Amino acid sequence: MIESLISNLRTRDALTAPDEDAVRDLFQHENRFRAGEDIVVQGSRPVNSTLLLEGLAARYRLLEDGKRQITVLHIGGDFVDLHAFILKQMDHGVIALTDCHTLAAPHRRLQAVTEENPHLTRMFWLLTLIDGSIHREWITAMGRREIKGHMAHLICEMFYRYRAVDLIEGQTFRFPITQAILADVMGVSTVHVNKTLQILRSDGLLIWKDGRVQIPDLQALETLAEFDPLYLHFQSESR
Amino acid sequence: MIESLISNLRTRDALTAPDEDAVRDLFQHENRFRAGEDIVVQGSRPVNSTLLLEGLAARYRLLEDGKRQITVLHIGGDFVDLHAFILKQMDHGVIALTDCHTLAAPHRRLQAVTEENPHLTRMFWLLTLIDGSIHREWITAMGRREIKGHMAHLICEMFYRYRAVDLIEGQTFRFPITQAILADVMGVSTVHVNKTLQILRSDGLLIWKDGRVQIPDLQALETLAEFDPLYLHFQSESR
DNA sequence: CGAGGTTGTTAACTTTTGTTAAGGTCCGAA
DNA sequence: TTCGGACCTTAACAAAAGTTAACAACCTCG
Repeated sequence: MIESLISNLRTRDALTAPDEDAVRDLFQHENRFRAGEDIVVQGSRPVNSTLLLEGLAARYRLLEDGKRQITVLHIGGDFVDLHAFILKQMDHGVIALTDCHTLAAPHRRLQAVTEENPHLTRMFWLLTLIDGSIHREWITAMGRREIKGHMAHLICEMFYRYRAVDLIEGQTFRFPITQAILADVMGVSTVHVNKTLQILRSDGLLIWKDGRVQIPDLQALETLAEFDPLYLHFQSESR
Repeated sequence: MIESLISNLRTRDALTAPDEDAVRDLFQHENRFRAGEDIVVQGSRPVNSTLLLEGLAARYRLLEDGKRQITVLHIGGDFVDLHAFILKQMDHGVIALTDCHTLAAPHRRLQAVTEENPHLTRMFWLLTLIDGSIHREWITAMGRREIKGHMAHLICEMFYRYRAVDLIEGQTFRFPITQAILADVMGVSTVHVNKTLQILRSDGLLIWKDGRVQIPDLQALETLAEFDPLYLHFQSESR
C-alpha cells in the first residue's frame, strides 16, 4: 500500500496535508512483476520511478563472468529507482526477488514536485540519501566485519526496516530470500552463507524457516553485529 | 578552487548565470585541516556542508576493534558532507587524508536554494546521488571482483574523477595515499594491497611512485577492471 | 649527525573463503 | 505417481587473504 511510503516519510518528518496529497497524486499506473523479472533494466532511461508496494526487490550489477552483486534490498514502501529521476540513466538493474506489486510515479510529476514543493523535494532527496547510507553500511560490513557479524548486521537492518513499515509480527518477519541470493547480497559463496547460518542458528541467535525470520534475542544479535540504527535515519527532524 | 565544483556541475548539465551566482554565494568561510584531522565528526550535526577545494579526504566508519573502512574518497570539487544538510546527523566521519583546504556552505543558505532554485536543488541532489552510485560500484568491487580487478577499478575511477576537474597531467595524477589507507578503502590487509600493487606494476599496468600514479595503458587497465564510467554520470543531461 | 617514526617490502605461517561435487528434501508438473 | 528442478546441506580440497614479524628505505626532528 502507498501507506508504507507515507509511513516511511512520516517517521522522518511531519507531512502537511498538502504534502500528503501531493504524494498520493504522484502515482499513476500499477504493475506486477513475477519473481525473477527485471523491474528496471540496467542502462535504460526510465520515465517513471517505481514504488514497491509489496514484495522483495534488489538492485544489482552483473559482471562479465556471470557473477552478480546485489547492492541494496527493497521492501514495500521503498522507491526502487527514485534516483533515476535525477540520474536519468540506470547504472544497475532492479530485479523482483519475489512477486512484486508496484506503482509508477511519472518523472513529469516528480519534476512538478521539485518545482512547487521544496519540503517534499527534500523528503524525496532524503529517501535517496538513506539508500546511500545503507550502501555505506554494507561497504563497512563487507570490508571490515567478519562474516557472522555481516550476516547479523543484515538481519538487524531488515528487522528495523520492516518494523518501520509495520511488518514485524511478534519477533518475526517474512523474508523469503534464498541462500544463493543472500550470497549475492553479502558477496560470498553460497556454501559460506549456509555454514554461517548454521552457526547463527546453533548459537540461538536466529530461527529462519520457510521464509520467515525469528530473532529470539535482538539485543544479542545487535551486539554481535555492532548494530547502530542511526544510519537508517528514523529520527523525526525538520528537514 | 570553487571552479572545480562549477566544473563538476557543468559536466552534468548547463548552469544559467543565476545558477552559477547562487553557487558562488553559497559559501562563507574557508578552513584548513592537517592530514589526519577529522573534517566532520561521526555523530555530529553539522550546520555547514563542506566543499573540498584541495586535498584528499575520506568518509569512514570505525569498528569497535579499531578496524576502519573508508566508504568513499573525495577530491577537490567534491562536497564531503552535502548529504548532512538533509540527513542532519552524520552516520560516519570524514577525515583529511592529506592537508585539506575547504569552504563552508551554511545549511541556512542551502535551505534557501531549495526554496528558491529548483534546478540547482536538483543539481545538488545529483551530486549526492553520484556518491551513492560510487558506493554501489564499490560494493560490487568488494563483493564480486578479484582483488586485482578491484584495485584496477579504483584507479580507473580516480583517473576519471581527476580528469573531470582537470587534474590529469600527461597520463598521471597526484594520488598521495598510503598502502594502509588503500587497504581501508578496499577492505583488505596492507600486505595484500602491497602484493597486488606489485603484480599490477610487474604487469605494466601501473606506475605508482612518490604519490603519483601513471597509467601506461588505460585501455588495458579498464579491461582488467571491467570499467564502465557510466556510473559517474558525466553525461550532460537536462536535469 | 643520529634516533625514531612512517611507509613499503617480504616471508612464513594460519585462517578464511571458495570450488566442486554429491546427496537430501520438497514441491509442482506431466 | 514419478520426474525434474530448486533449494539446502555437507565434505574434501584448493585458493585467497590475513597475521605476524622482520627489515629496509626514507624522512623529520632534535
